[in-house]
Amino acid sequence: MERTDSFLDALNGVQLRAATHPPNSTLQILAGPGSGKTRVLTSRIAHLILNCHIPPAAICAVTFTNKAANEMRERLTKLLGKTQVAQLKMGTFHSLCARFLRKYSKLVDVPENFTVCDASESKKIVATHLKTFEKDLKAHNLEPGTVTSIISKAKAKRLSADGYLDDAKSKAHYRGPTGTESPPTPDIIVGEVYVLYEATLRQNNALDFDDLLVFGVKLFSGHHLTVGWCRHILVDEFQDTNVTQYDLMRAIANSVRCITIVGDPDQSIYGWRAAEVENLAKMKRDFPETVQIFLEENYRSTGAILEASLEIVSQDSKRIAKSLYTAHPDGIAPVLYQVNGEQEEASFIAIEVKRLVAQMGGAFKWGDFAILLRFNALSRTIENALQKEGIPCRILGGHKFFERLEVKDVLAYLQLLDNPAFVPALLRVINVPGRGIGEKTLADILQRAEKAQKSPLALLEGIFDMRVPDNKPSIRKKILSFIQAIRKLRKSAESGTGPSDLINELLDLVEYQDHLRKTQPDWETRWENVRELITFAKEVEEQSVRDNAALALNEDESSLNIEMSALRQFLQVSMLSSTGDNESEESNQEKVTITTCHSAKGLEWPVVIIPSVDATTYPFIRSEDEDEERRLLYVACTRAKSLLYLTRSTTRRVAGDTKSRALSKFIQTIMEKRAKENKIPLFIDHIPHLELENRAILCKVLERPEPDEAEVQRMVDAFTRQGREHPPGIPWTPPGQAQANAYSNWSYPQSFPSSSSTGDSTSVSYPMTSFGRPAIAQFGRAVAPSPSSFTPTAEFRHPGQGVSFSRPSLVQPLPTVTTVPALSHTSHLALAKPAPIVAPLFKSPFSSTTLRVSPPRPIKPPQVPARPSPTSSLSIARPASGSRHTSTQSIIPSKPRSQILQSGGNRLTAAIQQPRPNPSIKEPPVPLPKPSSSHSAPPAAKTTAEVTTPPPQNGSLKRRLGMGPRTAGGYSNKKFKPPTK
DNA sequence: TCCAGCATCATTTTT
DNA sequence: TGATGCTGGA
Ligand SMILES: Nc1ncnc2c1ncn2[C@@H]1O[C@H](COP(=O)(O)OP(=O)(O)OP(=O)(O)O)[C@@H](O)[C@H]1O
Repeated sequence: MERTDSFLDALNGVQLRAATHPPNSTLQILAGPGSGKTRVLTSRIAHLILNCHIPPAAICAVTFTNKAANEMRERLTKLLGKTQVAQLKMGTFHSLCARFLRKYSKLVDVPENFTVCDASESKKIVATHLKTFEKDLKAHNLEPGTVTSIISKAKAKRLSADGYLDDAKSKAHYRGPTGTESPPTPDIIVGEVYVLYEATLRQNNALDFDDLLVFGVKLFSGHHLTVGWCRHILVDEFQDTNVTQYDLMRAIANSVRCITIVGDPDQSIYGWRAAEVENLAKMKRDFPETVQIFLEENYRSTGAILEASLEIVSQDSKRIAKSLYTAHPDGIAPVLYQVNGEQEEASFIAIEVKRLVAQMGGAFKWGDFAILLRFNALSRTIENALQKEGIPCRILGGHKFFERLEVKDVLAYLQLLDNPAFVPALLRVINVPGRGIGEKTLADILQRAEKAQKSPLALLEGIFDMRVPDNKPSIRKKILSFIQAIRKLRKSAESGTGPSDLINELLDLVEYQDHLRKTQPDWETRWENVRELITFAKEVEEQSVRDNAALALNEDESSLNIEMSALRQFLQVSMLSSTGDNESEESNQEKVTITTCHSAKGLEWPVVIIPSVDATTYPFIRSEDEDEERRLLYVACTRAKSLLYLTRSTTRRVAGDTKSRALSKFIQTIMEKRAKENKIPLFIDHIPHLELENRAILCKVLERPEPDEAEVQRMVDAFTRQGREHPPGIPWTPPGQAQANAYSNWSYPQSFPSSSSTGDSTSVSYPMTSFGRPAIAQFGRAVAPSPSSFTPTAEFRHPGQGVSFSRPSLVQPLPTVTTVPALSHTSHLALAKPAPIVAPLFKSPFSSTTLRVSPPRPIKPPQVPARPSPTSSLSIARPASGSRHTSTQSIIPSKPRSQILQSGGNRLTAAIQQPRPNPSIKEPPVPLPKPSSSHSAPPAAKTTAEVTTPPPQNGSLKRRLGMGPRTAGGYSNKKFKPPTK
């Protein structure tokens, strides 16, 4: 390291060491979620360039998604400036390969105008070939989707079609007697289809997603000159790379052997796609000089969120224990909110989001919330609920927009211009708009083309030119307009017309709008999608002009600034990008994000909500790898900075009647474990109160200014006026206990009191706050409990299991009334003992030969000074998981009650452990802030309008997301037909 | 060739 | 519940 720059100042000791590790080496940075891996990677790139004077063009940075690449590019631009950043070889493995393959296509025998074949086209090709094996198929139940994914996995492992087939055959031989005519094994069929599929792709001059990598390896390992530029390669999310990607990395780093990877085995969630965590070990074997650095301080989440997350992932028996801790306060306990009914679950989410925004008095915006789903289809009810509450949302990830029928139609025309051999495109558009060409005619054409060894399009052009005889029922008349259109467009494209203008021309030529109007009931929306595609095309054109401008100054041999037609560039980007890749638009910051757990990887939000945490979803019922599912939930939970909610419905509706559904075992297990150990539950079962002190903590963790009290009041008033009530929550109870009676026997003092003793779990007869929840003290978790405050004495018999438990006798006697303001370090400083700083365990989690870097400095001053009190006095360092003696603190707030009540506005008292609620507390002693008289008679309409007005989702959003009124996941609704064709 | 209507099935994750 | 696939008639 030659000098320290400001961007290095933002790193802690270990991070700094990782970022400035000597460039001529191989380095693994292994660390848990939120430990700053991405930040380190970014800083390291800047360091390599600014301090080690490695030219940016000599650096290859690989990210997992385009979105991640864009974000990194943005951050680096601030440090390095546009010109430097533009020279970096940065992107996903796929996009990098695609760019290099364009440049060096000839070296690997690929025509430079190859088309990237998307997944659905791949599947169609596979399906066609599968049909050949129909007879055998019945026995084996092989579906196109399955076969496609097998082929994809084979490619990810660099197993060629011939190799696969040979393997399958030799295995079959092994099993069956030789020479007999035994039916082919499923493996052999897959192998045969694989061979045919490959042949088809080559014939069509197409590469599928996996081919980009396979051919990339071929290119880089066979032609060293193509990677001569590389002086350092950095790979993010390394735990989710597959064999082919590993080989790519090695090939690119071939001569220099300078590699930096970052990853976290606990976050490997793409095993289903043939990702290999093993690559970590493999790299150590291949590069024995590899140094490992571990980051163990989490900067993202509160202690409570981190603890619950670690508890989840620790259930994996094969996992190597690791240390991860945070200096943040414990904060508010994660919430497990269970309701009866999926609609109710969705509406709970919507209402709670609204409540939080109101109670935080503007410190939270819609953009601070993320709803993370196991699969896209779950978004439906939630979107509806959000819409009903007037909450704007956006759906992130996926390829939905480009899967729309109308978008695919247009793209197919363009693909055909660029690559006339690409049959899938021809098949899609030859009868769009309807030209009376059906299956029969088409089959005929294909067959003739096959015989003539020509592409079908070439054949059609031959017929058009009357160089080739027409068919019996003339096709020439039918294809007349089609060929004319294609030729016209081709001419335009050749003369340099950009994609957006080409699309416009195309729309005119084939009267596409008319076609939509005639064939689609929702043609208007679809037409808007087409317009949106034009906008997208324009953006791509402009972007590439900018890129070229930035690169023009520094022309070098290795530049990826290759001459690629704008059309080709546009098509490539369309195939490789997904929604929200480069959306830094302001408007999207103001929307609740809905996305899958998978696409949430690497991202973070102040508030994360994970719906459907039930037994059929986590682990997903059809998944093969339970541990991976658990990790997925872990990844999802660790996206949260300050608040985490898990929700689920106790029932689901299946074909009319309702069936009950259990809680996810990942959660059930740890809840039971905690109950047995008599520790504070990791999840609370009611909504947290956000009075003054909790707000302060949230703001501190998020490094935001605290909201103005008057504003809080105003927003809460407005919310209250809407009268939105949360659907009643069903408390979690240990097994063997009747739900409703749970708390008459089971006494977690901090638990939500039983709803009633009647046994009817749905009738909540508790004093309700305006928020529809009983007023309950939020138990503090912030103060590191000093072991001495924990006095395990009282024996407690668990009625369901007849097991004895020792229960901490915290607040005697039970039933208890507790008055504890939630988790404020600041308020407790006077009372709480200085928290013991527990050094993290420094067992090497990964390998004994590992270089271990000294324990992290636990404290870093916040970048935005939030409060005068230094973080140090607030921080707790503690070992990551378990082992913490928990006890509800018996600390009584130091402030007089009235003061607290005034300041927070919420009632802080009353957690009652009685079979029946005490009538005397039916009315909360201190009501929630009501529309106070001082504010009374405001232009109510206005205020309410501000919060309630459901800004009707505008078309643009829907379009971008590829949704109509209905949504992602599956195009429901008669109006929205799937883009099938 | 196209479309309406009926039967069936079953809810994954993505570059 | 809602989407997808198949069939038979125009
Ligand atoms: N030294 C630091 N000081 C303050 N904040 C930090 C520091 N390092 C990282 N952070 C913050 O912590 C958060 C997580 O960082 P980052 O996304 O880089 O972590 P990560 O290890 O990549 O996480 P994940 O594995 O979950 O993707 C970010 O908000 C980042 O700004």
